[in-house]
Amino acid sequence: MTVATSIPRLSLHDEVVVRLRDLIIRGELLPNERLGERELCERFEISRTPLREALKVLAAEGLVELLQHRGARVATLTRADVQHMFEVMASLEALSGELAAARITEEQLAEIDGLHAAMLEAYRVRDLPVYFNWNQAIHERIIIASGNPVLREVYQGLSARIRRARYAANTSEERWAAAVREHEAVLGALHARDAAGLAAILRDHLHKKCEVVLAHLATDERF
Amino acid sequence: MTVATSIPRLSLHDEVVVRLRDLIIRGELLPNERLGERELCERFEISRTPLREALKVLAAEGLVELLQHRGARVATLTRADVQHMFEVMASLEALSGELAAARITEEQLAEIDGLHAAMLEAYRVRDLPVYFNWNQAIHERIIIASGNPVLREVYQGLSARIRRARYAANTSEERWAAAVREHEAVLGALHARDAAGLAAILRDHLHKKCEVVLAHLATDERF
DNA sequence: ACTTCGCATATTGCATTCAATATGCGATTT
DNA sequence: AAATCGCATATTGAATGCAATATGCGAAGT
Repeated sequence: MTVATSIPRLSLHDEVVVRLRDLIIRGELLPNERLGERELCERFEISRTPLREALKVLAAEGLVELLQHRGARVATLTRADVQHMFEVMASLEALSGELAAARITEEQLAEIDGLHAAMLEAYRVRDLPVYFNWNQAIHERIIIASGNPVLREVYQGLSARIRRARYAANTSEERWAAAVREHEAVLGALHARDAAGLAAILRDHLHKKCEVVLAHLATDERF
Repeated sequence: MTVATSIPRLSLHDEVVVRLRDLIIRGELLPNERLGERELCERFEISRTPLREALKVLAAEGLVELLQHRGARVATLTRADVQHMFEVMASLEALSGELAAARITEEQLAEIDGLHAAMLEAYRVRDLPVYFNWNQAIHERIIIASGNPVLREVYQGLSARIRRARYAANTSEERWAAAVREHEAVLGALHARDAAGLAAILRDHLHKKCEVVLAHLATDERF
């Protein structure tokens, strides 16, 4: 028997997919930024083959755009894209709420309560980046509690593509307060196992978020 | 000015993605079937590089599974997978119905009427493959009429992965008749621009379809 | 006879090489 | 002087070659 000192590590191209996706989601690679193969190969210290495979995957996920003989760029979002993605995500969130309210376990509920408390603390000290992360964590836990991995997968895919836009629009103090109140309602509905109520709250939550993001975006600017 | 004798044809890997996806969706490559690189390279008369890029993309789409050093296989679906995918698709269909009822144009409505008539004719002569195709075409038109390309994209992705299972379960004469009646209701709600009604009908339609597919599937068989 | 170990083979993962296309600069022409 | 054409260069697309890992068969041992 072999002792797996380093559990069968990801293949290089998978590794690169993860690292590149992270760079894009975290905003270190900006929208519309050119992704030269040479440059990225040096950065990751790999050859072009696994890099190119990774770029194809990220293109399939919608995070990068590939242009014939002109390389890859970080994908940008138009206003319409943002609207369409929120429209779909609102439905998916509603579904996740409906399912989670019915299926969530006490352990999962307790964990979310903990995350919520942490988020409130971040709000109290007005630490937006930390607040944002707890916020995302809560929504992810609700999706997990829905017990539907396909739902999670699809939601995460859209969420990753739009994350920058969501974060960038987190500005208004009063909207922030409203979002916190909405989160209180989410927790309430979860505890009450109110499927229909939670679905409605989450759907509404995302619709409002969409408006905020669009308002923050100049008419034909692209994210 | 150049006359595009052959419109800037797709790159090789994109071509291969399309052809391979088609082979899988149409069932010519069966679930769990091994996809040897050598074999596929000869089939498509290409080298391994674009083939491997294509396999990565299809794996990202969920149509194939990649195993470390053991090549690619056509992805299989468990009962749970089928349930989860239908759960998500039911929500997406409901959303598409809601939006389409509000946004559909007269032209689009007329086109769907035509497709519906063609589908009824296929039903009359009990031509299941043709019926199935018209059926899929109608749902696609409704999604298009929803005016949300992201919704379409996500739905198509799931639809492709589950298409084999849907088709394989198309057996019962009475269920077929019921499905036709449900489609009448869909058309009715569309003409009436009844957003909530159409959403409900489509959601229910998919829930029923899910039951049929699951019933058709032995306990731990995989698609 | 059955199980296990080890080697040969085949296949995949990655690097490198060759070919095709786009971009940018300079020369030439009007 | 401005615009256009053509060539040099750089970058991407595809193919081949080399290294690493898994699979399968056979031999040896219990």
